[in-house]
Amino acid sequence: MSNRTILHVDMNAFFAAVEQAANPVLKGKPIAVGGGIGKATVVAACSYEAKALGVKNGMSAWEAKKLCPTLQVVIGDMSKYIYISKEMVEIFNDYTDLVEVFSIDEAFLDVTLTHERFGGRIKLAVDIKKRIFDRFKLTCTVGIGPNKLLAKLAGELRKPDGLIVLEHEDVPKVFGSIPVRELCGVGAKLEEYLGEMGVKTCGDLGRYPAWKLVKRFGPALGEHLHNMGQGKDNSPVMPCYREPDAKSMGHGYTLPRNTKNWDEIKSYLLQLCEQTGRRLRRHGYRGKVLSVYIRFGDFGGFSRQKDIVDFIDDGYEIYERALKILDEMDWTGKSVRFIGVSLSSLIKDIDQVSLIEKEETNKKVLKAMDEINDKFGEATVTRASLLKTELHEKVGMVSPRVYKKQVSF
DNA sequence: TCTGGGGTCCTAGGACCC
DNA sequence: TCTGGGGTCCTAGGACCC
Repeated sequence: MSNRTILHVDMNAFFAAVEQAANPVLKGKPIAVGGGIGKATVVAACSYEAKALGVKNGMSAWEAKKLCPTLQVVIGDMSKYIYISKEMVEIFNDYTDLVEVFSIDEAFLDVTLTHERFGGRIKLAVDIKKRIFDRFKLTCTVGIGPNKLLAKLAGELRKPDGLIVLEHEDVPKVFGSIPVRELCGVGAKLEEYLGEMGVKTCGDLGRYPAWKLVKRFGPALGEHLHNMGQGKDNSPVMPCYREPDAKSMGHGYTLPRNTKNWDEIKSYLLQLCEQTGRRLRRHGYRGKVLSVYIRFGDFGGFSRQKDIVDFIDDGYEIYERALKILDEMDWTGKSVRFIGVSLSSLIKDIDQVSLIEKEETNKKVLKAMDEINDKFGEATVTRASLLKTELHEKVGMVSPRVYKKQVSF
């Protein structure tokens, strides 16, 4: 684990930059990329020009607009971003096969064994930046370090369009000026708690007694925080082909308006269950622990989970079980804002019979496609998956996991 | 401040068993 | 009957990530 060379590549204002590259009119202007039409659109990404005016990712569109009246809100196109992201991963793969797709616009590369071949780590990083820029007119920041933690932190120090190395030796110098919030794993709450303990910077964290952290946050988190404060991290770069199987799968939906109407609630629930079932089947999973989430208009809510003994992937079956769970609950008079369903304790189906069937069907389809194309010309018929990448039309904060599934197959 | 959807991991408390 | 301690499993909820 010692002396690794890790790169963290982070696309700058990714969605916004893609839009600006595609449309010259938007260049140099404050823009925000959102999804959906009408109600509560959130800013999924904003350009640096917008950032300079106080716009932040996650803001609601109208809030951002109020802050910055000249802001142009662009409706994002997920399939475009996914396409570019996949192409970038292809570029990364030229330098190492240890590429971890961390999210749609971030990746870790372990180039320990390969960077010499490309003239060293700096040259390699410059090369990647250049290829991405030449191809897409997009800039990225590359952080280089002995582990993922320092590589990612390094990148945070030089945005946009940066290239920076952070070594273990730099930790005492640099950590004093990096707020703990920058650490991956320290969110709003932890920042607050740590602040109360007088820990504001990574440097503070590094000096804080480990046992106190363990006492306050428990063994796992306490230990982890301590290690981060020291700049230590031995987690491996995890390429998708080595990734563990999914642990849970589900869907949730915020209703367009709060409702007490039971029929309406049930119909949303059914849709969510069907969606979940379809996704389970598509990935060959079945699950046996069912969770249902309800959030009320007043932000309260509850979750219930149940071990349902047999493994299921049928949407309607999920629905019936979910209904049963809800029936056992008493929440009279509350109006519902959010409904969620999820299955965990998943097993992967290795159903040989259906695999063979699929293969046979596939062959037939391919044969038919070939015949049609022979007759009427190339690409008269093609796979639907080539026409349109399926993913929710809405542009949101895209789940790295969901996205990763798209990239890896 | 709670705008939104998909996940993961962790913890505390309770039940249960020996 | 609560006397003691340890282990495991389950559940609900919180925090975090992008």
